[in-house]
Amino acid sequence: MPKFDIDTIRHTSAHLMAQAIERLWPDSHVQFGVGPVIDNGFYYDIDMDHRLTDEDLKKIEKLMKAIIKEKIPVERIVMQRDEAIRFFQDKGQTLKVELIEAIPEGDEITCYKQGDFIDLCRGPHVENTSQLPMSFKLLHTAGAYWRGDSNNQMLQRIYAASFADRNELKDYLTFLQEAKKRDHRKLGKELELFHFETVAPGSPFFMPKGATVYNELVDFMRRIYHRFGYDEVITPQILDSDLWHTSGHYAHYKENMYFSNIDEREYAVKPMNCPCHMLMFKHYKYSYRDLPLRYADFGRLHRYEKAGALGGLTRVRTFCQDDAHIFIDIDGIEKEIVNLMEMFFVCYNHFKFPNIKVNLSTRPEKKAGDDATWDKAENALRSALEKSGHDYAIKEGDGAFYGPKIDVEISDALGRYYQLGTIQLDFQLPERFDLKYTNAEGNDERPVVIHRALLGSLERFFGVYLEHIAGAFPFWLAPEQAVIVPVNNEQHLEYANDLCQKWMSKGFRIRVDDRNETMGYKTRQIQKAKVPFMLVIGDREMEEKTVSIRAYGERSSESLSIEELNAKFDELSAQKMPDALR
RNA sequence: GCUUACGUGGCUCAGUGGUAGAGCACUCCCUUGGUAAGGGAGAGGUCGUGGGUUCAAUUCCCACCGUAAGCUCCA
Repeated sequence: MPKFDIDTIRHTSAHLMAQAIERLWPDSHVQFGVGPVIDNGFYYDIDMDHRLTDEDLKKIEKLMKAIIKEKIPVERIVMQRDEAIRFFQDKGQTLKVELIEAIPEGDEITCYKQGDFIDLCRGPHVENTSQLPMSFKLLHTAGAYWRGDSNNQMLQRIYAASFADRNELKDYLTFLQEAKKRDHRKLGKELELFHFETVAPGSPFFMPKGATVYNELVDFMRRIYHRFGYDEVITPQILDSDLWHTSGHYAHYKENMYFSNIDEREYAVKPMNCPCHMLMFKHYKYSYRDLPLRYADFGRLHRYEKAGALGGLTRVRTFCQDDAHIFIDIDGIEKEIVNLMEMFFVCYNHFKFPNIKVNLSTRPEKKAGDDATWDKAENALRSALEKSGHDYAIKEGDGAFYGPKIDVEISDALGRYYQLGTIQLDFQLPERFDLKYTNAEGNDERPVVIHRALLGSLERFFGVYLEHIAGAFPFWLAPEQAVIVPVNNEQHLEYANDLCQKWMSKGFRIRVDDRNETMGYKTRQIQKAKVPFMLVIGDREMEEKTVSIRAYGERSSESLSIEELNAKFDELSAQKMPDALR
């Protein structure tokens, strides 16, 4: 039996699905768009009168398997352009006709035929449907614009998982389930971290436990800032529209901003901190000796995101970034980027993300500023990346119109990638705000601005990280670090409270569970809340001056003296500072 | 914004054209219990909102709001 690569299998499977759909709904004006191979499977875009339901997916799946058993040969057919257009036109496949018209003159046009089904396709395919494995599963339907253009009609898309064998499919489905269990929205509710209310779409309410973690994250960034020479500033929330005209946000970003009219002036809620920092830089006269000047800002931002774009903490309408703007002279960029890359790795390594990808995005076609400046900036970024010694990919033409950028992506415990951090060079804002500093010769010079964020938005990071750790926070971040359980409230409560007070006064987040419940019950509650430690105190512990400690996820407990436990807490608590900076 | 689906007590969910149920959580009582649910009782919902159809709607239809998946968007 010939071996086919997985893409070939997925590709033919997509045709198989189309064939099944055509057979099942012959009178539904079925026509097909594109049906490409994707990670873990394939999809096909379909236009038809019938609205596909989940039950339909099962029917299609069943028929697909039947067609595999029919052992239909798959033939490759070369057509002339006119012939192909006429053929698909006759079949009412106007979408395919559009695709053929888009094929460059002179390119060979091929179709693949399996029994009663013919599809325009570059191939390759398997030779017979019997060579396809049964290890696929139609996952869900979704809408998708024809050719990805929102002005076009919307097609029905079926997503399918497809693998070479049953085990791979099973692993993938397990992965999906695991990911579902870790969904930050689910964990957020279960662990009482945050939730949403309909009165404020896309705006999380962080409960005390969530707020504790949130604030610890901010403090963590502050500790890093302290070491890397940043100064934190606090800036207004609502500013006159004039400012947004100056910054260019009014022209480019108005649709995403919240406005209010008061005293016959138009104000906007800030969607970004940058303009405020530009004003701050402008407010005093700075010298080249003051550069680089680094303003950090945890200001709350509001952006109106389209309703359909919202999702959990990953896309919200109110959020805060670990935002900073660096004012620098163009020759200082390289050194600063090296510095920034170190900061990134210090930060991400601390959260134990297994992989970090770095992308350099260069000038786009539509850009502001002259080529000489772009050359200088891109070279500085490239050379800084070389110096910091990390692999990076180049995304040609993917930069912002105002400057090149570096994006940093991390993968989580399940191997999913997220873009968190970003470093963006900006030649535009200094122009617009007419920023100047005095150079060594005593002349005015235009600084360059670097926008940068490591975690990105705190909200998004919170969500991604929560899924990464499946809700089990490390000691330094945990909203509750330990819960003390007295075996008997009559005899052990007072001692438990004493210990608790001592640890609380050292700043630990610890409490005594003195509810009138059994130990089994409390153990279950504490484990479900993923509290790092449960401390049990009974006769034995009181007598021996020890504590019975059980770590989250452990099956058993161990006995530690109070001194040992103090040392353990201190050590774990020290992890709030990254190893590299300790 | 678009397509589809969903919206029932704090949470997870069942159910029905004749105005509702479970488990957990909550309150009280009993139980003072050595590491993942001790026992009992009780309170709590005009079934997202507004219209429509109907003798009657939480259930059917429409609109709106919200949520989810995907598309588009993310200067």
